[in-house]
Amino acid sequence: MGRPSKSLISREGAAVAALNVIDAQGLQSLSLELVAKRLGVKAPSLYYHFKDKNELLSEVVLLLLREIEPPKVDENDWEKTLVRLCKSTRQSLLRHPNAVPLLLQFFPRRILLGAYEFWTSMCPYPAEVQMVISEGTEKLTYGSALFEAAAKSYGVRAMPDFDLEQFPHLAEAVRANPYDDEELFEETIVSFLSGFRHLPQEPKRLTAAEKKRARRLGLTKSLPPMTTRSP
Amino acid sequence: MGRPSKSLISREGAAVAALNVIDAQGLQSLSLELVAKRLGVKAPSLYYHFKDKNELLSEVVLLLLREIEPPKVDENDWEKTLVRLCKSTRQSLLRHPNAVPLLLQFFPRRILLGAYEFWTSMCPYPAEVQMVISEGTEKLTYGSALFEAAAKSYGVRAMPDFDLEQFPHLAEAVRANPYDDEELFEETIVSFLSGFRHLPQEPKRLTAAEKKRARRLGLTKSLPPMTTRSP
DNA sequence: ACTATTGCTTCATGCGATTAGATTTAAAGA
DNA sequence: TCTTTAAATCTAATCGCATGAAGCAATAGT
Repeated sequence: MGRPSKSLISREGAAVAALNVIDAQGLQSLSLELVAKRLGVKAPSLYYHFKDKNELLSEVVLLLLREIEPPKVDENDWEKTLVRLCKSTRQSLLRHPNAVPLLLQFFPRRILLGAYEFWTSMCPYPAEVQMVISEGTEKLTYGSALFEAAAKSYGVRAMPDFDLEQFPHLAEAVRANPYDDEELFEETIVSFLSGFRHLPQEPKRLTAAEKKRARRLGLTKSLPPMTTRSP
Repeated sequence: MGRPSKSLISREGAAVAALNVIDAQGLQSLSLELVAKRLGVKAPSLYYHFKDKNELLSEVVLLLLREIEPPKVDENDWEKTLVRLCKSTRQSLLRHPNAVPLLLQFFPRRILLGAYEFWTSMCPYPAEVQMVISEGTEKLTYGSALFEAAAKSYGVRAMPDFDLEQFPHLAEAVRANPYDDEELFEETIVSFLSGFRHLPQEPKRLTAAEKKRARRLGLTKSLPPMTTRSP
């Protein structure tokens, strides 16, 4: 059985199959054989479409990011909109806890440039702190998603049981904590952003192009690299 | 060659060897064979001391955490001391960028209970927000370390080159950013913590036991699990 | 129809985790 | 001291899996 009448494998189809395997069996169990099986194909065939396993995995990461629902944009409340995005991002990622660790290795910053552009264009604070804000929200969001996903995926609890007498202050902090996981995350983001409110603000307006960009979250389909990458 | 006069393998020795391999060759190249070679031993021998490769890796993570230098404790400035810890943690982790991803899978929260206890005992803010503070600083610190380590390890740049005309606001934010990587990180932590300053504060004092705990960062050698773990 | 190309298959290789069983010798007991 | 037991390592063997090489049928372009 040589060439099929209709192509059986596509990059995206393979990525979807891989993600399904990862969701069902976990990252460690992911093998090209399992992916191929889902596609009704033999494993080595995947090498016609991908250089190696990593290339398939980086496609999976793109799937993950594309699944993030763009937040409703409130033009008059930059902060609220950003908080929505962070929550949405975290929630989307947590739908595929087994796949989340891939983000670290294959994080496609280039694809997110449009998103960064959108958020800096909307940010009412001075340019000097915009990278701080960007860095902070990004690390809080992906950090939270990474750790919670790991907890789900590897069955580690976020906070293990412990001896209340041995750690009294910690016990009190846990007892007094009014938030569930998601609320706790939201509070960290809100608290972080509130740390900038004392700075001078300069309200910004969206251009038509920027509004459009907001819809797709600034997720560029694909951008050719600016410079040749070193091998 | 059966039983040697002096045991050739120890858990810690193997972990050190593994970390050396990881530093030198990267996580993907780490094989039990390479670890064994460093110890002057054959690979299967490691199974006498470890259930499997993962058990060795979790020992490596303990090494990583133990390398973190405890910050100088300023009893009168909780915030400054915490910032010191965060910076020290990030710096220590970045000395082994190839190993940092292991943190996600093998994060030993139980070992850190003492540290959490110390910080909550010192925290001047109301108990209701202590978990928010803990969560935020932890995610910022480990999030930053994880991503920067990944950047070093996989050769991805933190912010890729991009077309300045296509992303003008982002370009301006990058241009106006006065901080290098470490300063940027410090700013995120400081900004986050400053978001709590409006809350009522109640200065706390260290007991003798707590001071001692501060010295070793609250890193408990090992704690027996409270409850039997599910297999 | 003729040929080059495409898209998949089969076959083959080698590495690396892990298991089982053998081996040697230190340590403990009589 | 002699025997027995258990510790610590080795050798040999298996198996899954990523990947490479070469083959073969269907299709597109001539």
